[in-house]
Amino acid sequence: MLAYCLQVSDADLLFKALADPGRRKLLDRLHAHDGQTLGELCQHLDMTRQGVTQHLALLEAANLVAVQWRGREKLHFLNPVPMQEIYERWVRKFEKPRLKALHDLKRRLEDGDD
Amino acid sequence: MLAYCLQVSDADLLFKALADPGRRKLLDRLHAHDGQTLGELCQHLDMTRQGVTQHLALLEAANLVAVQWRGREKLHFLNPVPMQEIYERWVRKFEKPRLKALHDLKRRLEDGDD
DNA sequence: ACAATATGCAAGCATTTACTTGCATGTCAA
DNA sequence: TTGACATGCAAGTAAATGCTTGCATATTGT
Repeated sequence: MLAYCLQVSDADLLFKALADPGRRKLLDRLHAHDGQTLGELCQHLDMTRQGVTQHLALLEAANLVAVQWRGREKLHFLNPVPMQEIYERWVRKFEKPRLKALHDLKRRLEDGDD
Repeated sequence: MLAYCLQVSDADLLFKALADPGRRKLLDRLHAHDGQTLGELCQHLDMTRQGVTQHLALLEAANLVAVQWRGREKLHFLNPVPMQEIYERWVRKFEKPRLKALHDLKRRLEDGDD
C-alpha cells in the first residue's frame, strides 16, 4: 500500500501531535467551537500566529484536524477518528481481559448503529 | 494537593512517553510478557542498555510502568491505568454525542463491576 | 485600484530530546 | 572473597522541536 512511502507511522504522528500542551489546547478549543479560522484560534493563545500555524500543521499531518478554505479564511475542523484508533490500539489492547468483553460488545453495537 | 509542585501535567508526561516508537515498542514487549528485567528488554532492541534505561525512566514517570527489585534485577510491569485515563479525557470526550450514551452506560456497568 | 485583512513561507535561535561512551555501585555464585 | 553480572550515574553530542521575526501572497471591501 502507501505505507512504503511513509517514514513515520500514523501512531508516531498522532502521539507526537498530542504530546504538546498547546496543540491539545487547540483541540479543546475546536471541540468547544468547531470550524474556527486561524485568526480566531490565535486569540486567547499566548503565541504568535506562526506558532499556532505550525502546531495546526502537525495536527493536520496527524489527521486530527481538517481544513477548508473559504475565501482568504482557513476553517479548521476537528476529526475525532484518529483518537478512536488510539483507543483501539493503545487502550483497548491493554485493558484487563475481564473488561474486554464489555468493550467488544459495545463496539459491535456501535458498528451496527453506524 | 500535590499538583502545585508539578511543572508538567499528567497528560504531558503520558503523551510524551507514548510519542516515541521505541517506548511504544517497550510497552508492547511488556504486554507480551510482563515483569521482564532491563536486560531482557534490551534484547531484540537496537539500542544500548542506557538508552533503554532512559526510555523506561520516562515510562515510569508517566506511571505506565512500575518496577520491582529482585536482588540485582529490576523487574518491569505494565500499568494500563493511565491509558484508560487517556480514553476518558481524549477519546470519549471527542466522540460523537450519539455514541456517548452507550459509553456512559458501559462505564457505569464497569464501575459497578469493579 | 488600493488599503486592510488573512494567511503562507523561510531562515534563525534556544531548548529539549535521543543516544552514546565511560565509569561506579551493588549483588550473586563459585 | 573475588570475578562475573545487572544496573545506575554523569557528561557529551547530534538531531529534533518550539518559537520568533521578516517578508511574500492572495482576498476582501470601499
